[in-house]
Amino acid sequence: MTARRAGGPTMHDVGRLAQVSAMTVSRVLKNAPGVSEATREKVFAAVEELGYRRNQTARSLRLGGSGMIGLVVTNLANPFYSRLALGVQEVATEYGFRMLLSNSAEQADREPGLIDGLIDHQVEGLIVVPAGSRQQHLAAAMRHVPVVLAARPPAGLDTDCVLVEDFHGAREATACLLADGHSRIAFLGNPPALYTGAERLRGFWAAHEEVGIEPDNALIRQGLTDSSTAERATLELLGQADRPTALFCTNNRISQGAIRALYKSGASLPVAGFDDFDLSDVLGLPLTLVSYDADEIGRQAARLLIDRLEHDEEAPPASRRVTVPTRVVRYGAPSTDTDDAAHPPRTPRV
Amino acid sequence: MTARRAGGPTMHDVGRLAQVSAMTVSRVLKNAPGVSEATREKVFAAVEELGYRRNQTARSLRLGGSGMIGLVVTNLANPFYSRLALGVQEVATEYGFRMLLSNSAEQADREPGLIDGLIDHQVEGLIVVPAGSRQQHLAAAMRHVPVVLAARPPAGLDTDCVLVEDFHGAREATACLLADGHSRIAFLGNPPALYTGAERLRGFWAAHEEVGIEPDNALIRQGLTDSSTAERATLELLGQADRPTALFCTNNRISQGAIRALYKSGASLPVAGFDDFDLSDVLGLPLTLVSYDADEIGRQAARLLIDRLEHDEEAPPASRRVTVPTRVVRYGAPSTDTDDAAHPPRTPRV
DNA sequence: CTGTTAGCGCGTTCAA
DNA sequence: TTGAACGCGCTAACAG
Repeated sequence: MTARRAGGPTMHDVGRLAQVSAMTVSRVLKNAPGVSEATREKVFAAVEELGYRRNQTARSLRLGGSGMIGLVVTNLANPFYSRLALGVQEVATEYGFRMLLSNSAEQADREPGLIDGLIDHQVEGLIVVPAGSRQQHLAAAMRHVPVVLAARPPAGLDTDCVLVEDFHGAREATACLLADGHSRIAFLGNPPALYTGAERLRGFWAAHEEVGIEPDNALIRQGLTDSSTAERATLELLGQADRPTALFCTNNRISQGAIRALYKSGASLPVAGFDDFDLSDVLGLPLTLVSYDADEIGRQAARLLIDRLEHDEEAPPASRRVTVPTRVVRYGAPSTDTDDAAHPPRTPRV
Repeated sequence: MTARRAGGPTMHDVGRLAQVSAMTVSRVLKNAPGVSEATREKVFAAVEELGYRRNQTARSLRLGGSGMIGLVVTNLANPFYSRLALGVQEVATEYGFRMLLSNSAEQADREPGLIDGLIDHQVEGLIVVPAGSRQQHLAAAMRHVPVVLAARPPAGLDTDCVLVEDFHGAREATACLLADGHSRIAFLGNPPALYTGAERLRGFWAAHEEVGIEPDNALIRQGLTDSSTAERATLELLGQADRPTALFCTNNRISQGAIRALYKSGASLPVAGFDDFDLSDVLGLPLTLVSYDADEIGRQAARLLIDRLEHDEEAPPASRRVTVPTRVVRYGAPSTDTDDAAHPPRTPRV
């Protein structure tokens, strides 16, 4: 078994066994017209017997198209990105493409190398969630293949992208907290250099302005990168003299860090945040989450990319920007009759 | 921009610009000895100017090795598998391989097609989490490339695999509940046709036998496939006349479904289960989880596979079985306030 | 130190 | 209805 590399049967082998030329084998396998039924069957029999599989590499070389698209995400362990990847794969499969996946592990400096590698492997296009704010290497990649950005917009680049309603979602969720009577809402954000960080802060701010409140800068923490930094920041805020009465978190990991901090400190503030996550509905915390379909971001990105691939040489459409809608969902909502969560937050039991 | 397909510069183009032959370009790019420094520089300059990238497809064809390995998982949206994928990629990258990823979406009947596709793309080896119990197609795949199984053992196949301590972990977690005085523990399991399902039930049972208790068949539910079927099954159990005093769940999805059922029904039974998950530490429920490093499964699988690839033609080692250790972690226990349980255990290399 | 020849496995083009 | 020749881009083997 494991007839090794450099060993697999070729079309010639199949042809010899079926007593036809390799050319005929090729025709049979691609369902080309003009092959007699008799030879078809002989060929299929030979294919079966040898366990022959067409060599897609040779095919790609000849046809000039690898049938692969590349996806680069920053962190596959985050459900957001694994859903996105599934969305990409769903559409890719539908159009006969395979997905070559790379994970930058949040390290922006690894991204160029990953992209070069994908290009070397002849991906026909790329979908990238850029890890950093520098996108020079993406411009370089665009010399070779079309590139679609996901979750973050192009910076100084002319290309398609798929975004979520960052501003709108953040504004809406924040507005919910404000409507509940909170005026001291802490903001726990990822680095402002990231588009989503900046945009979600903008939404947070706008919601305040709309009700004539100025956010307190002492309650704003940016540059959080994961659950544990968010946890620490939350604990600090809770220890402050003039502590917040609610929290807004810009992504799922930050929300989870904040929730862990609340749990450990025994406090129970309402939390709003971007991204829904597993078990959000059973925490028994008043939660206001900006929910959206992460798969859909991947699907849309794949569609934009494949659209460019199919319209190939001709009339490249102007760069497009697609937005995936968000929706606010509330769990353990304070508005219900149940209990104390309705109004002023309780004092933490320490 | 986007110099399209069939358009990229070739080594001849680079050579022409640098006034050397394509062969010399090839040598420079592969760092072969015996090229004058002067020509090196000319070549690099030309490469730069043209934005040339070596065509890995042509290379693969010539060299007989695609530099890719294929990974097939059942559900990338499950953190267990995305971690596994990251582990595979980590090791693959280390050895200069890229990862072609397919998701069978739990549909066993799609798996053969996915595998064929990967083989067509000349992956040099496969890591598969088999979706079903039939593995005939895997035997077929092994005619072409080495195959390593992950999370589930081979059935009627002679090949490497990486498993977790399914039996041991389930037994240990169950023993914790029994030691706490529970004698009516419900079992919420995935389909027994799956290895993990059967093995974890075996562990559950063994723990009971060790303390001289016979599990009550009325408390055993198998064939649960996701969070919502688990939720329903749990609600049923809670509604029974002689209800359980604790629950054992065979994976993260099932645990989550059970927890949701408990939450909705207002009950608060201790839950034990396989797989740790996000926020398990802040649920305020007595939780006993079998934790392990999912990345490590991927890493080990990749190592086994690459080991076979490197020892290639020679002396194929007998099929190996590697086991990743588990560890029981407990949350929400009234006693402790420790916190270090946030991360899965690091496992020693085997 | 550098170039030429040949062929990896396949499919397009043209001829039979 | 079938086959032969040629080349996709690259590199091992052999010149020079």
